[in-house]
Amino acid sequence: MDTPVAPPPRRITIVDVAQHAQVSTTAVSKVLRNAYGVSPKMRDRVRQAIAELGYRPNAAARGMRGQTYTIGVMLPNIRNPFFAEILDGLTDHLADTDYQVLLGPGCNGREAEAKVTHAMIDRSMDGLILIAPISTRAHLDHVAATVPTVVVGRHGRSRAYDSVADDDFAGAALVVDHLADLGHTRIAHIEHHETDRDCLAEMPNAIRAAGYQQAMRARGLADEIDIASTTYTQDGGYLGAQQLLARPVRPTAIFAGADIVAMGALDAIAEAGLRVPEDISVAGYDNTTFAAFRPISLTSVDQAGHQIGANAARLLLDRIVDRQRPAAQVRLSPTLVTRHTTAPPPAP
Amino acid sequence: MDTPVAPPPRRITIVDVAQHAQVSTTAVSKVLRNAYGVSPKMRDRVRQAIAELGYRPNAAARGMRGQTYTIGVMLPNIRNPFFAEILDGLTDHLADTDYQVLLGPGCNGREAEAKVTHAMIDRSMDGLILIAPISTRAHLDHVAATVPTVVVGRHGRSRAYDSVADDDFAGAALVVDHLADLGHTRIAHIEHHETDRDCLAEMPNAIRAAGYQQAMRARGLADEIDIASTTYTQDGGYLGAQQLLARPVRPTAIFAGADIVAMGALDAIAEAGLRVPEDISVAGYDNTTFAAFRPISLTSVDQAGHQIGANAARLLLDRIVDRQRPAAQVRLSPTLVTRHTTAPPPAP
DNA sequence: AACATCTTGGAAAACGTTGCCCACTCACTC
DNA sequence: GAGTGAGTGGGCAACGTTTTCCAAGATGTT
Repeated sequence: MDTPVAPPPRRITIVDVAQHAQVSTTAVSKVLRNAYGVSPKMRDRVRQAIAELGYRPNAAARGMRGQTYTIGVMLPNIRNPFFAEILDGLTDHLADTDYQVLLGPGCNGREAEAKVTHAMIDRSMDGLILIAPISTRAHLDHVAATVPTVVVGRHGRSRAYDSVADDDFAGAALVVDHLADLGHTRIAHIEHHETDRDCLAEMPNAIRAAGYQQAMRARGLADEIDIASTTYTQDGGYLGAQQLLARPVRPTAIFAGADIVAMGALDAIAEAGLRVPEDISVAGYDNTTFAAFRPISLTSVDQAGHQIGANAARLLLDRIVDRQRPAAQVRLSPTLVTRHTTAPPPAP
Repeated sequence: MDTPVAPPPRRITIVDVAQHAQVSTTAVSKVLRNAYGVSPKMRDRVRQAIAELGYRPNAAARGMRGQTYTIGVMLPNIRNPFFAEILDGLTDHLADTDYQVLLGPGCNGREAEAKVTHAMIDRSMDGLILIAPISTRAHLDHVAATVPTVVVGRHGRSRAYDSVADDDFAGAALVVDHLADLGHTRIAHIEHHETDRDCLAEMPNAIRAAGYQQAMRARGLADEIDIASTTYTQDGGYLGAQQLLARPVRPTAIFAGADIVAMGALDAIAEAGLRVPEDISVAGYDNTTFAAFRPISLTSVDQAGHQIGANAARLLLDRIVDRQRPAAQVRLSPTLVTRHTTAPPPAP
């Protein structure tokens, strides 16, 4: 009976490299970090030793003194494909650097968010990117005071962290204008009900709802403003649409605050025996992957997630270099992707 | 001009706790790790000091000597909602432990997988869960020799790592039997073409294709076996369906090896002017979130991702405790979810 | 030739935690 | 009363890097 697993061989350390290259560990460290004060000859020698031994720096040990070359990304919901776009933008932008991105999953709710952010700080990460956090401002400021931080998808400016977001106000107007141009007047909206006063003005859902109202007024449709307050979930869309369809005068178009909400709305509409888009138009927000699937073909607002991610990465790298730099806010303009769930309203 | 950011206060360390509690750092460390040799009195005193100071252990420093309490999960494609199910199973199972899950994103291709696995090893993670890796067996064995590892969604047994997978062979049979029961005989399959001989027998896609053929033979439909070899992508589904629809005798049902493949197939079918399921039935695999959306309503094989994740977590924790334990293989049975894309074939 | 400055390389001290080992106390036994 | 052994608590040396110095040599300047 031999043991099935061989004892793992001791890992190559910087000392091994230094011995092999006949130099000091300081010299090796300098080469690793591209630090000042190494001759080209020395650099080559060390590089070769590193390659020959297959040396890889121990990140934990690095973290004790310097950087860990790790960037933590907090993702509230791994299922939303829009977040995947952001992540692609991030990783593309960081691919050529020495930084490694690690994701903290399953952050639904404030407690979970706090757990993940703390875990990332405990692991001495060099920077954090928080995507659509719902934590309090106080918590965000506290995190940002501890480690360089970029907040994505949340409005409101802080002196402690940079932020990148889509212009949700303009995005909502894109939808309203598109529907109004098609001839709709009874355009309703399903929003995510914001319970927390603290976040009220900062969350995208609130901004979208405000943008919807403002755009309706701008089109002279102030009297037609009609909002169902539920949640940004499939269920929320289902319930919201049910509410709206029960109105004395039914809306001819529904602007769902998110694509997943639109999916629920489509359910309720089909159950009510109505056709999309002949009887009623539906538009979403996020332009998630499934919105493009042919059987769905959902008109939606595209947030240029890739660019959002790239900007977040850029800002974070900047801030890691200079923590005193004044905070920046980046707003990106969304675009409308029209597909087959929106059409002129039915003749009266 | 005041500086906008206050200098981050020095972090509380184990030394601070020890001083505050009037004990040694060793004692604090023992309490932290629930190690043997601390009296209840001592434990309470230390716990209180920890709470009063808001101390949190530095994971990097821990990694130098002991564990990092971090588990790395490699996810090849964050967009596949099936992986999200696995992740939920994982995190649920690990929620009550001290372990934190961190995800390595963007691992499409062998190089990227190697980069991520190395990055996780460099960060002294206590264990790794690799989901549907496409790396060579040699690489997997090497990783598993270095750190406790569980491989998910890949068949083939190793002595170095545990594995958890769906029984893809049985899953394929579920689809074939369902379609055959409906009266179909010309049941075609779109597979992911396996280029790598090394992985041929281990990858789910290959097993599904084999299962399809075996099930067809079992139903006496050996002569009707018809496979389009493309890739597990939307494009692959589109191209595969185009090939199949161009056959002299058209199939009446298409078993797509993955839901996303089915999406592409639906595109091609609609373009050919055919209706689903009246003219042709379509089934997928994975039961991804969008399969359930009403406009899609795709018949699909459900893999019990939650259980897969929970099992992977359990096996990993076991292995962290005992690295010499013989490797285990877990196979879970899939189930079929019938929806509206499958129906009896059209009358001849 | 004397002096200042820059460049290059290394020695040694952190960083925060854990693991090993030893010392002490206290009860119990011979 | 000496010996035994379990139960507690602490001292100290790792762990693998980076950082801060300092020294020696090379180069330039008067």
